[in-house]
Amino acid sequence: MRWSKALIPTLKETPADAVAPSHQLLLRAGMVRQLGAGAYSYLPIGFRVLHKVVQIVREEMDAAGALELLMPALQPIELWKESGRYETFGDLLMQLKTSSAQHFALGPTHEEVCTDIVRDLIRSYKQLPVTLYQIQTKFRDEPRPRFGILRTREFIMKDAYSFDADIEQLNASYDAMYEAYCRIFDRCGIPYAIVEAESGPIGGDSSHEFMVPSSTGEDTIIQCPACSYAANKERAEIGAGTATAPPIDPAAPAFEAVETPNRRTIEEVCDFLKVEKASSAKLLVFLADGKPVAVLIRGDHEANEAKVRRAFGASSLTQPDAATVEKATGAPIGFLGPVDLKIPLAVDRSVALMPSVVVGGNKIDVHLKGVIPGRDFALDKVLDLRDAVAGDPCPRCGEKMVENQGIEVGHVFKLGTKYSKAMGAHFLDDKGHEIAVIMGCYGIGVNRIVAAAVEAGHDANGIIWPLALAPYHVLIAPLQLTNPAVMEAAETLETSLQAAGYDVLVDDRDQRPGVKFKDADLIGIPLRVVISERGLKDGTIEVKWRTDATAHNISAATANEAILAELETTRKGMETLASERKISRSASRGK
RNA sequence: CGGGGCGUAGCGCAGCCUGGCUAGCGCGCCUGCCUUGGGAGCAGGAGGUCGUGGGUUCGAAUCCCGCCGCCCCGACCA
Repeated sequence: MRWSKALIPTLKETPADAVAPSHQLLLRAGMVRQLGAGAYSYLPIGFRVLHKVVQIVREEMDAAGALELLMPALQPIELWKESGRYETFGDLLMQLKTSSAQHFALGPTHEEVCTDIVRDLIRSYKQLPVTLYQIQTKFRDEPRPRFGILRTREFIMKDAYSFDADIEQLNASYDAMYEAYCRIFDRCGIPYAIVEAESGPIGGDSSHEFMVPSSTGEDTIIQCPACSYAANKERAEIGAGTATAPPIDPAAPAFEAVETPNRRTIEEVCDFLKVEKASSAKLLVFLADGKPVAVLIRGDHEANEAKVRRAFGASSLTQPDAATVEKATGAPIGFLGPVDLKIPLAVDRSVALMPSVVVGGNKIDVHLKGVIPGRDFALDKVLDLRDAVAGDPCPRCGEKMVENQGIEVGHVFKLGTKYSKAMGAHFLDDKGHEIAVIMGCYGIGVNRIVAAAVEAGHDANGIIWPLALAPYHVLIAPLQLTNPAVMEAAETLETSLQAAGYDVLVDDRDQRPGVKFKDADLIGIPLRVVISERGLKDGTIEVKWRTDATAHNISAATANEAILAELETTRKGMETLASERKISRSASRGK
């Protein structure tokens, strides 16, 4: 491709609206343009990157035995009512009505459609297992699109659905997708961490997220620096630690009730009573399967609803309204406490370790000071009930864990029979019994990989694409367009690299060298080859990798072969890395 | 949805507070000269419903009200 014939509208200045590095650089490099909030056009070279991601995803999904199909984005709303997600998806579901008043949703994901296909077409265990996938535009009415192409209302997702006859088959399908995802991100050349994610009622290790570490990431991941434990904040368990509850001092005075007029939040109460937030505790009331229950969490901690739900063995956990809370506890929200509480109570471990604590008095405008856990309220049910934070002990090895931000680029999930039961997707087993098919779902955010690659690969001058995702592998920059020797050398090199299967961009613009160098760095082409009068006079051509600080000269006479050799070395290096990781993964599974 | 900010040429901005001549500047774009290894220089030029609707006024980019859009923080994100 000749730059003069391409559409690469690079920008010298950063558009004011862009804040995230990936957003700024993709705009400046002429890869994307914004149409509206959460809606972006991919300009030619941005689209080339997107397409490279799609290609890698497709190859690895095919290699994993998944079957590609294409389902409609336009879906009858009845399907969503059938699965029950018309309610649970809520406002996030993009809806529209046709002129004849038919009600549709624009698919945010395709469990329903895919299950519908399978309930019609799969009748026998002999047809299982099967994994179907598609690469398609999804729609979500995001309340707040942000960070350029990182969170948009319309985005491209690879979504796959596995259908299995039993748990063993499900586990095999899941493992195959997990492995395929590792291959995909390895081949894309982006850094990633695999973390345990909240898995819903199935529990266990049935959900993993693939995260690209980045300060612009919207997800928080908790990692152990010592062992391999990693989980997102919603999921992360907290180790029991070695600390034990202090013995109760028999001489300790009874707790004291204090007036705290209109102080409702932890912040207000602690300010008023001049105590640290970590010396207070908050009582939160939930409805576990409809019944009121309470948890006591340290003032500076956050309750984790999944942990609370499991603590009470409930399948659903909701937040009650203010009136229900008052009826259950006898006090308005803001003054709740564990002393003389009438509903079931679970206490977070960190509260149980406190020698004394400030809590609500279960009476309006009253808090209690000097309340002693185990004396003034029971410690029958002490559990891990809160979100993990940096410094908490690892559940595996006890080491202090750290917190990092990440961009979720992939998610694998064992669904079980949620959709197959709701929608009647059954098959007959070898004994003639009708059984609900067991499902898994697996998503990859294609646009997000592009954004994450830029977040992970850029410097002050612009984007640094991994070779596998770059819109062009090589940029050839002839500096003197009127010099026939320069142009001939550029064309010869272009032809030979293209013949070897590389994508080549020739900057044939009549621009000063500085302009070409700045643009080359900005759009992030991995290998830059400069051909100039000066160099040719010395018999050399200049080669510079985007990742290197400096260029090196090679002999013009053997430039084609030498450049091809450098490209091959880099490409093979990435392949070797990917296969080494694959080997180490299968080795660690064998353990 | 709550809080904050912004909307003037393709991009970045000034002008607005304190209303008044033809709405400016830099980058980019077009023409010419010149220059050619890290976003050159000179000269000439094109390009604007000042987001939008209303109001106040002799007069509105500027003041007032409504609406729309965009960005950031938060809430939300099976």
